[in-house]
Amino acid sequence: MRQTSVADDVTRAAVELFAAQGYANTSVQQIVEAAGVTKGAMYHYFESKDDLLFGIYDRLLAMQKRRMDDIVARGGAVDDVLRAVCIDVMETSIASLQEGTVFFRSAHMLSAPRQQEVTRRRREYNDEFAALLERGQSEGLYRTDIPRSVLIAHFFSDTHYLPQWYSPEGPEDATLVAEQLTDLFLRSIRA
Amino acid sequence: MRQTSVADDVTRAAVELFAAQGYANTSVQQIVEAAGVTKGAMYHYFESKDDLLFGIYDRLLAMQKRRMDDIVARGGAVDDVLRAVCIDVMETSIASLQEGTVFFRSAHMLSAPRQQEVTRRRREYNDEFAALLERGQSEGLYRTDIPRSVLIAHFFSDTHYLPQWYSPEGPEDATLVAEQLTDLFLRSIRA
DNA sequence: ATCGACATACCGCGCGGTCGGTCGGCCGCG
DNA sequence: CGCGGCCGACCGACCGCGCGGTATGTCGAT
Repeated sequence: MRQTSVADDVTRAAVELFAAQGYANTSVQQIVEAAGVTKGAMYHYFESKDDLLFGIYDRLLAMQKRRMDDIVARGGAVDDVLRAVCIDVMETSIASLQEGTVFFRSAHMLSAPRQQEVTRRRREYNDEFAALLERGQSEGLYRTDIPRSVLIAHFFSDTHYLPQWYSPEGPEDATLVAEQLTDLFLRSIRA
Repeated sequence: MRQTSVADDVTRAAVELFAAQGYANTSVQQIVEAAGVTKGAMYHYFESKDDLLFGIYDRLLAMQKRRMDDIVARGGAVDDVLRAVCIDVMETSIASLQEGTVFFRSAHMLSAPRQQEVTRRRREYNDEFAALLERGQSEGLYRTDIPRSVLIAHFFSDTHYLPQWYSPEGPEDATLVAEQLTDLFLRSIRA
């Protein structure tokens, strides 16, 4: 029993179609047909196609932020916290492959103000991660001979690339891959 | 003195515009205006907008393949060859930031047969890299406790992500960053 | 005379978005 | 309890625009 299944159904269909054929190649007509609703119903809940796309970004960003906040709030040794954060973001990236595909491919299709909003929230997320790294560096755990921005980019590159190669049907287990990628990252930044 | 500057001018303008606003958001009209030619001239050299996009892929793929072939052909110790390959692909990725942006963002806008062609050639490239890794593993240089496909994905993730964060106007030197990213990768895969 | 290299006006299509209308349920009132 | 009216949820035919692509013409070189 959903409150309004229409908005959810439409969003789900949109994620699938955007991931499969791209935002620009997907017509609103296709989306509403896939969701089993009409155009009128969709435009009752969303202001525009752009609005629909932004909703996908909003949900993903909110979830990731919340998860990182939770882990950091639990506290503990920097090394443990960082490891937990890395594994978690890898796992959730794997769990949201379609959303990830849309996220990294269609950002430039958003209206300018919404692009800025997305950028702003991604920067927040980035800064929280950077702070963690910095703490580790000041404790002498992580190397300082490479700019922190490069270390951060090196990490996020893996989460970005996941939708491009990881297949749920493939042989690799999600949790295992998350641990392996985290291990590769942490080993490379150790002092 | 170019043979036909028109095709080159159009391609250059297309790369810039596609990178800045995306393939779907860029009209043929915009491209020809930016290139200082007319639509008729463009359609004299290109069959379609899709053709134009594929040209970008074709050039980039051909260049990367050739460069890797050259380095591998020069021979030497596996470790040196792999390091040289990594640094070179990082450097050329930085030198082709705009092409890279288009490459990773607009693949799904190509017609189906051309997508397959791109996939095929990327796989060739991938396999050549994998062979190098495998040689290193059989010599005991690189770890084998993580699937090779994960190691490869971990490497290519950096080249994919570069257009998203690296700025030529930024403080980081291109060659230096290429070396740093290569160093991070090689350290993480060492046995 | 021929032909390649363009120029330009034009076309049809498919898109995102709209708008007048329908319908069911619920609330106040007598 | 019945009834009028109102409102939110939804329908679907329709619109205008901008797009990719084309057809016909021009012109200079060979």
